[in-house]
Amino acid sequence: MIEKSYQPNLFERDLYSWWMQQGYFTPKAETGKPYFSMVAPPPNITGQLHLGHGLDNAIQDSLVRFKRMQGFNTLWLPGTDHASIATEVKIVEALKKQGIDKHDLGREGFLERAWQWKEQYGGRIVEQLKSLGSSCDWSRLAFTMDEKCSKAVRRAFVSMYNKGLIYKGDRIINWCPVCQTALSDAEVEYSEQDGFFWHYGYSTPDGSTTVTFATTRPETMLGDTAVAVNPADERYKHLVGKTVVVPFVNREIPVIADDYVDMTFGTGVVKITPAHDPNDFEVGQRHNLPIIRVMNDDGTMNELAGEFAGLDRYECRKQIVAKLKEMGILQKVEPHKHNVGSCYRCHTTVEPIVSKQWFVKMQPLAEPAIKAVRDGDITFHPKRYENTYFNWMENIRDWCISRQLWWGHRIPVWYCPDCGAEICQEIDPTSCPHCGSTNIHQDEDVLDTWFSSALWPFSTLGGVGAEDYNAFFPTTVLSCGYDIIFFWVARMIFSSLYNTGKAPFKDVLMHGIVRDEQGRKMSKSLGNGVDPVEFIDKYGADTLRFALINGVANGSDLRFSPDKIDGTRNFMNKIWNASRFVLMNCEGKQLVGLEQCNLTLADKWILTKLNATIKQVTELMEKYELGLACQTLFDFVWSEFCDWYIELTKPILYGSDETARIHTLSVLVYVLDKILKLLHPFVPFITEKIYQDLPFHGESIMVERYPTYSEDLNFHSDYNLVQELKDIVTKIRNIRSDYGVVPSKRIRLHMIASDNRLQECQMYFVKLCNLEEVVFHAVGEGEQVVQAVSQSATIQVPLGDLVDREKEIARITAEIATVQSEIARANGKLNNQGFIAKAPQKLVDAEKQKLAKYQELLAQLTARLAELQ
RNA sequence: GGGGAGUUAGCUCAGCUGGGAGAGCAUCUGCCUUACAAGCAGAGGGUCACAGGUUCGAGCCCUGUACUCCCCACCA
Repeated sequence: MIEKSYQPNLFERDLYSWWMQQGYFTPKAETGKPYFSMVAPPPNITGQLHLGHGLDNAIQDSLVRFKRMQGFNTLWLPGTDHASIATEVKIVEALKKQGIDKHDLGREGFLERAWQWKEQYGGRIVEQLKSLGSSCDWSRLAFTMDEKCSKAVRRAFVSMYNKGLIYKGDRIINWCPVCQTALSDAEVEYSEQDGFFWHYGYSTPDGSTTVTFATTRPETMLGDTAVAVNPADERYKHLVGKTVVVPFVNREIPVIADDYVDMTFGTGVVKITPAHDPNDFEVGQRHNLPIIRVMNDDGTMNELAGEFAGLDRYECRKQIVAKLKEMGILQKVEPHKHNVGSCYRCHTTVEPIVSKQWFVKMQPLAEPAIKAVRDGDITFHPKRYENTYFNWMENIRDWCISRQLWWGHRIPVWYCPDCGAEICQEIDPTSCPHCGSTNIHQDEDVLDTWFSSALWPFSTLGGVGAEDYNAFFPTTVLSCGYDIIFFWVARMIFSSLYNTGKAPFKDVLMHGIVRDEQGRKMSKSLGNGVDPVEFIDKYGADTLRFALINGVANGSDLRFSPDKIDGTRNFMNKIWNASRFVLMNCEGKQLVGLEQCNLTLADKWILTKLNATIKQVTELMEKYELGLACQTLFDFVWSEFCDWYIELTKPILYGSDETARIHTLSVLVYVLDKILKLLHPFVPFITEKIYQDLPFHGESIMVERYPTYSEDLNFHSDYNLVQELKDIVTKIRNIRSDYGVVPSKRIRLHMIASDNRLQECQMYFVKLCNLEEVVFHAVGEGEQVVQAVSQSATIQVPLGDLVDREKEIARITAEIATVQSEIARANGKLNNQGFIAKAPQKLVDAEKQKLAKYQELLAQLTARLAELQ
C-alpha cells in the first residue's frame, strides 16, 4: 500500500541506484543503428549551482528518456570543464601548496591530478545530476582535461597551426590585471559607468599653439605617440606635420591626419596611445607610430611612466590629474558616462594592452559555419537565434586563444633559442629538429578553455574514427541556454566543421535564463540563487523538473515562483493519488486485456481522448516543444482523467456487477499505464515507482515503449455523447449551485432526450449530480421546475418551494441573450458573401450547424420563458 | 549605431500553418462526497499596448508609434 500523499525523497535514491545497477545509463556503441546523442554543456563545478543548471539537465534528461522509449540508442554524455576549476581560488591555492606551478601543466602525472581534482570538486554537479534522476552515462563522464580531449586539442592546434589558421602576434587584447591573463572579446562584459572627461592639451615645442582634446583615461598619455586630427578639418590643417610635446615624459610627438577622427566629436582632436587602445593601435599601424607600453601586467605603471612608475593605474590617474591642474594645463573636467569592460570572471576593469598573443584566424572558419546553418544542416530552436548567430559570425574578429592562467592545455609550441626555430607538434619534442639543441622550452601560455570545449562533440567521443565517434557522431541535439551561443555553440560548429568535416549536431535547442520572482537574474551577489540540490531535498526532483519545463516556451526566460512550485507539487500529488485510487481498487482482482473488455461509454471516451493526447504529445516532443507537451499532459491527467473519467468509473466500481468492475479496472489500469509512460520523461521517479506497483508491468518503465497512436481506439460517436453528458452534468450542477441546493441533498431529475443513448447514462447522472433518479419524460402539469436545454436534451429539475419564478425568468432571459448573440455572430458570418465564397467549405458547414443548433435552443428557451410568464 | 524579444485576466505566462480569447495562481460562493482539503463543485474577471493596412475573417500577417527588456558594436 502506498502512502496517502506524495512524499518527496522516500524512494528516489533507491530507484536511481537500481537504474544504475541495471545498466540503463550505459548504451553500447552500435554503428548504423538509429541513435540519439547529446553532449551536455560543461557546468561550473565548484561555483554555486543554480536552477539554470537544473533546467538544462531537466530538459536534456527528458529528451533522452523520451527518445530511449521510442527505441533509439541514446547517449547522453555529461561533462565538466577545466576552466571552472582553474578559476576557483581554493584550488589554485591548493595547487600552489602542493608545489605545482603552471609550468608543470601538461607534464607527466598532471592528468591524474586533474582527475583527482575533478573527483573532489566535481561532486556537486554529479550530486545534482543524480538527484535529478539524470540518465547520463557516467562511464563516459568527460572532462576537458582528460586524455582523449587533450589529444584532440593538440591535434587541432597543430593542424590549424600548420595551415596558418593559428598565428602569434602583437595586438591589443583585453587584459585582466587580477587574473593576469588575456581575455577574448567574448569574455569581456561591458557596463555603463560614471567617469569623467578631462580636457587638456599639448603645446608645440615653441609654446605658440596648443591642441586641446578630451580623454577618459589620462594616465595613458604617458604612452602617447601622436595627436590625430581629421584630414578634412580646416581648423587643424596647418598643424598637421608639426609636433607637440607630452608633459611629464617630455616626448615630442607628431600631429597626424587620419580619417578615424570624428571632426564633430569634442574638439576634433584625439591623442593616440597605440599600446593601450585598440583604435589607436590601428592608427599607429597606419602611420608607423612607435608603441610605448606604460603599464605592467598587474595594472601598475612601469618604468616608461617616468615619475609615475610603480603606481597603480588609478592612483597614477589621480596624480596626473592633480599635477595637470597644478600646472594650469587642465582646462575642464566634465562628468561622462561611458562603457567600461570588465572581466567576466572577477569583474575587474579590463585594460586594453598591446601584447604578444596567439590568435585563431576566423574568416576561413566562419564561412562554412555560416553556411551549415543557412543550408539547414543545423537548425536552431527557436529559429530566431539563428539571427544572433549570423550576426556574430559575420562580424567576427580573430579569436585570442592564449591565456596566462594557472592551468589548462598548454600551447604545444616550443622555441629553440639556439637556432631561433619555432616547433609546433603533437608529441613533446626532446630536442630541436633543426639544430639538435636540447635547450628548447615550451610556450608558457595555456589555451582558452573554450578552445577545448569547442572540440567536445567529437573529442569526448574519442575523436575521429573512434568507436563512439562512429556510433554517435554527429550528435543529434545540443541543448543549452542562449547565453552561451557565442562562447560555445558557435565555436563547436566551426571547430567540428574544421576538424571532422561535419556539423557537430543537427538541432540546437535553446532555453532561457531562470529568474527569480521579481524577474532578476539569479546571482551570487544578490543571494537569490536557488540551489537545485537543496530544492530537491525539499520538494523532490520530479516537482523541480516539471516546474521548470511545464508551459515554458523555448528560448524565453522563466520566473521561478513559489506559486508555480506549489502548483507542480500538487500535480505530483494528484498523479500519486489517482494512481492510488486505481491500485487500491485493483487489489486482489484478476484483470484482463483491453481486447476482452466490454467497453463502456466512458471507457471509449477516455480511450479516444488518450489517443489524441498521445498523438499531440508525441508531435510536440518531436518538435522539442517540451513546455507544451507538459501542459497537454497536465490537462489530460487532471482535467480529463481525474476530474471526469475516474468519477465516471465509480458507479461501476462501487456497483454489484463483478464482470463490469473487472473490465472497468482493466481500462483504468490500461490508461494509467499509458499516462505513466507519457509522463515518464518529465517525471521519472514517481512514474517508475507507481509503474512497479501496476498489476502488469515490465522490468522498468524507463525501458518500456512510448505509447503510440492507434486508429482502432478512436470511438468518435461515443466520445461526442460523453461530451454531451459532461455538458448536461455541468448544467445540472449550475442549477444546484444557483439555487443553493445543499450538496448532500439528492434530487429528482427529468430529462427529455432526443438522443436515446442518454438513457444509458442514468447511473452517471445519478452519481455525478447526486440525484435520486432520472426520469426520462417531462414533469407533470403544474410542477415547479428549473429548466435547462442542451444540444440533445431538455432537463427539468423540480425544486418545489425552492423555485423562484422571478429568478428563473432572469436566468432564462440571460441565457436567451447569450444564445441570441451566438445566432447573431453565426448569421453575420453566413450572410457575408465573402465568407461563403472564400472560406473553406468545412468551416461554412460547421457554422451552419451551429446556427441550426442555437436556433433550436432559442426556440425552446423562448417557449420556456413564455410558459413562466 | 546594428540585431533580437516583449506588451494577452489582479499576478506569472501559454496560444502550432490567420477561422468562436486559455491555464496556473489570486478573488468570490458552496462542500471534509469512501484517491486526493496539496482536494471537489460552481462563479466573476480581457478594446489581446496604440494607430493604420492586407483579408470574407487578425491576438497571430504588413507598416508605423509608444513603452520595457536582452545581445552585439562603439563614443577618443
